[in-house]
Amino acid sequence: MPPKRPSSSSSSTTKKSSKTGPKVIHWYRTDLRLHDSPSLSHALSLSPSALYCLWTWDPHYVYKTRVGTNRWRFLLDCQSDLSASLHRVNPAQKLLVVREAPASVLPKLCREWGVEVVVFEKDTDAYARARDEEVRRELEGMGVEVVGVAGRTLYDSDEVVAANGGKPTTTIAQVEAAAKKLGPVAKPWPAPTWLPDPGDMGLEGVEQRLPEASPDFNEGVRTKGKETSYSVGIAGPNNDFAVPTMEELGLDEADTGPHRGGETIALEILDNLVTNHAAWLAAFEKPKTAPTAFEPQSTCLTSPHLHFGSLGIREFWHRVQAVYDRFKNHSSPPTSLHGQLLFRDMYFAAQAPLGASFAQQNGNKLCRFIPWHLPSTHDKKTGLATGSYEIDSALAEQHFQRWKHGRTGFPFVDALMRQLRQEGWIHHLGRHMVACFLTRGGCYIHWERGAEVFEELLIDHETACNAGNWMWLSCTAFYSQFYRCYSPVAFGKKWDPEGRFVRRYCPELERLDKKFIYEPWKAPIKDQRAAGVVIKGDGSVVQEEEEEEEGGLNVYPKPMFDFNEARETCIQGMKNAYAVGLHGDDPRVLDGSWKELFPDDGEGSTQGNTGGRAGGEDGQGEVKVEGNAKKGLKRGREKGQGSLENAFKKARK
DNA sequence: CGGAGAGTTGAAACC
DNA sequence: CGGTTTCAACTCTCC
Repeated sequence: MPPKRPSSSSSSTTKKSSKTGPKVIHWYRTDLRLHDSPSLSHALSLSPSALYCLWTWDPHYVYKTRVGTNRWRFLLDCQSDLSASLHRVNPAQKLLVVREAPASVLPKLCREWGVEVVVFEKDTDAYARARDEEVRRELEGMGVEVVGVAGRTLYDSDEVVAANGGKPTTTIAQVEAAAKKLGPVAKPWPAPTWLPDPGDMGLEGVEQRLPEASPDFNEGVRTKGKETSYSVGIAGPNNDFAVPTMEELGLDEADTGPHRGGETIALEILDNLVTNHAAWLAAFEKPKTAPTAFEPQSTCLTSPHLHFGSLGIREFWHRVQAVYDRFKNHSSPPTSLHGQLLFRDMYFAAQAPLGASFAQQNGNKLCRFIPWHLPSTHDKKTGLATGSYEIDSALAEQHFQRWKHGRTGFPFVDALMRQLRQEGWIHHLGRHMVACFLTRGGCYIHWERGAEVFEELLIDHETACNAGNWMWLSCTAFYSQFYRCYSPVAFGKKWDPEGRFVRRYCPELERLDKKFIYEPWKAPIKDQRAAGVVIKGDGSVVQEEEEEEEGGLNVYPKPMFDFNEARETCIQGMKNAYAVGLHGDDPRVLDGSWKELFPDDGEGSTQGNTGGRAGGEDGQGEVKVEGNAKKGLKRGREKGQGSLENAFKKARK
């Protein structure tokens, strides 16, 4: 049953247009779908005499954004599916992929084809906003009308901010209050049953401007060969505007496990949820879903579809609402499914007024300053992170590489990080676990390092949600109860006492008794041997090569630190940094003079022992704990070790 | 102003 | 075993 279109917009999705309307480009970006598309509906309401469904293959995305193999696969699947759907509605239609930067190619195409209006879905991402402003300037300068239509979120993020007193939203209560002012979530727009033909698609007068490929942020994932998606020409190798292939991107085929792209699949997932799992959906409470579940997983797996726009957010909301209408005892925000969607809107409306500073600490007024290890380096002029970072501690760098590659020696952390790398997705609470571990609850490493790894590897990566959640988990914004800390042992055990999840993603531990599955270093040697594994080493390449020499035994690394010691050190550091009370936009953060406020130059108490825990209560002497942990994590300007990245890369081959 | 209570989603002890 | 309390303690809002 197709949902009703909102009464506020004029009806045209089912009517043939007059031949007299304008030629229109619907510029696709974060909305790879036909259903629930306010921007496409708007484009059609103009009664276009010709409609071009266009994707600009943007070099910024190809070269300057971290995109892992899995996310590329998902994107190409979404594009192919959309193209097929357009073609089904009108055989003359398809998704036209044009291989050039939008600000340079859109004016040329509008001139060549006589396009008078360009319509697109609004975006809050900093790059997208700058790009759209540039496009708007160029096009309006030549008399082309440019229309941005909100549609990516439940509410227009700018309107949410306005309803929140002009401030970024930082609590779900603020979002709910803003939503109350803005009225109910709009009904989803129906998929069009008719599309006009595109007009002339000749490119005779269009010369392709080849992009600057270097530096290529994704060089490391192009393991198949050279990237050729631009050199094959502006409309692709067959001059037919085809969706690029993995091969053109230099990528190996990806196995994204249960996650497949495309509007068709997204709507199937949604149909299945509301028809076959309605009672479950109505009772859904996020904190009661297991991060250790796989086959089947414990949540909806819809987040990648929301990222690429293959699932409409209003469609999702109202289909869930229809289930709530049938099950009166349904759950409520923040834990309910609707609650999850509201959190998404919260992050977008937190990002919207902050721009680029939202995704980093520097210059970010929402973000608390913590003297983390491995801080980003910044462009002196813009203050923006450059993508590289300072190795202030060789040990912290080793911790980071071990975390990133799932070799920390804590099986639950490693299983999650390996699932992330293999499938491009982990459960929300699993993300909590590994994020807390990397930052305030273990390694004291900058949340931006973790956010970059997620940016590359997550299929559903969304800058607003990713940066927002990393600040949340690192207790630098949105959340501040840093003494609530996830344990890599207890948290996994609570959900999966048998350790099935760990066995699946850390197969070298498969036969270990459940007594030791979360703490394999505690297993006696004879139990290790009986399970075909030996716990040794620091997880680096040397250990993997030794594997051969272990007489058929698998090698799994020792834990990289005593978790309780690391946790205590971190909490002391957080207490101190909170007491100092700087935020990312503080001049002392920007000019480096913050160092004077942290006399011991690192984590741990700098206010004497006034903030310390009462010793003895947990059976561990405070002085000893802090002293030992500090020895390892002492902040200094160690140089020379360089990145362990290459060693880990070799190890995986 | 001050205290109470809430805040997406902790762990461990205790019933 | 499952629910509740305690642990030690953050910020913000509300009265």
